[in-house]
Amino acid sequence: MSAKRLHLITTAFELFYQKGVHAVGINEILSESGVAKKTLYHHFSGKDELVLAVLEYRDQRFCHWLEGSLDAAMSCMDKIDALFDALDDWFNDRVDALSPFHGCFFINVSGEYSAPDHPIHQQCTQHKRNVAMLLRGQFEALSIDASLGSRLTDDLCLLKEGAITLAYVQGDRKAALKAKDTAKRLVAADL
Amino acid sequence: MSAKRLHLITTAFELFYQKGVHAVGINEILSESGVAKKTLYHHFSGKDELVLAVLEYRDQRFCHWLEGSLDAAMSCMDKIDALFDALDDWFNDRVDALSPFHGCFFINVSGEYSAPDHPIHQQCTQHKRNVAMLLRGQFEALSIDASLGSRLTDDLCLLKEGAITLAYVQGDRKAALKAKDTAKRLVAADL
DNA sequence: CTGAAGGTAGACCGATTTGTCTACTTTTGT
DNA sequence: ACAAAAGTAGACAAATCGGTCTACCTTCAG
Repeated sequence: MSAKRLHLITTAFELFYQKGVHAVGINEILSESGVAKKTLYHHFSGKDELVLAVLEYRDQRFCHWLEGSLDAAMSCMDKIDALFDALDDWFNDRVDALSPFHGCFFINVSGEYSAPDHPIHQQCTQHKRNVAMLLRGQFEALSIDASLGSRLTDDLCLLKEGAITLAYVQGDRKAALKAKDTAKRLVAADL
Repeated sequence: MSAKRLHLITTAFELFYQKGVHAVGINEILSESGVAKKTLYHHFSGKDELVLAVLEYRDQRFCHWLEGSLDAAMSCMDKIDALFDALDDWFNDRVDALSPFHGCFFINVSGEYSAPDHPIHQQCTQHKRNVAMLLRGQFEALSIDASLGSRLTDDLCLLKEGAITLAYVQGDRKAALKAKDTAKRLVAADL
């Protein structure tokens, strides 16, 4: 991966995440990154391809961070604690690797590309699937009953998405901790 | 309210909801609605003010529909059923008053105006507060214990936002029914 | 040494952006 | 009846949009 290419992606991500994809022009990305226009169009066929590359970059960063936050937890309850504590860190800008919180990048981008068959929307869908699979894998590693692991994953995904929206749209910085409480009451019945 | 003004708002809403705010130009709204440009700028000082009016319009429509969906339910469990059945109708385009489902308009718009102090973002925040208050009022009308009603409202809002995101970004049309199941397991412990 | 690949600066293109303006017509309340 | 308000069509402006292109420079492997 060329250094310029990566620099374009990281610069574009910061701008897209802060202002939205359609609100950021190619020229703004270029002047901010100091890269020449020809170079951008050398690496990407157009803006859409750049957006796709940015989504992939964010997906990898996010999943890597999340996995690192969950790996140490060795019980079901510990995983739940770790998940919502990680979200709490994210919402309150205590995670350097994720940039200041402006909601979920993939939810935001989806809102600008609503057609479900658009490649950009599909890449957002894929990210959510990746996160769900990551969570599912965490429970599998604990040798938890498969059907319980599935239900747990579904429930936690639901609560996670809810917490993200409350944190971002409502501006509720404690959303992750509230969701943790809800999750614990929920699994208390299950376990 | 002038007929032209209302026509501009409804046309703008459909376009914004489908394509996103920044992706829709003033000219597109004008040609789609058949209204003259001077008329638009007679009613609104600029695009932002139109966006605010559209948000207000959608908030009223949405809350009116939701309230109508919940009023008949006369028990706590019935309210929960009614809420997620209503969401299921929305996600699967069985609600004429709401236009075909493209996620939550307020979440989508928030993604394009991330600064929390921007009037447009604040209006999105206000909508979420309105919905929460509406739900809270539904439980108050049942003379349910205040602290229980509060917790129930918080939990349901969390699950509702999660369901909306799963339905939209993941394309999971059954998200509302899954969330209903989760909600029932959650309150089974509480009640 | 040489040539290909990657990069630079920026002029340029047509289309589109929000917003202003003139000149005129229709609607409406008193 | 009449004046004010609301509406019309559309030219126009300055800025910006995504994208193309020329001409040149730098880096580095064979």
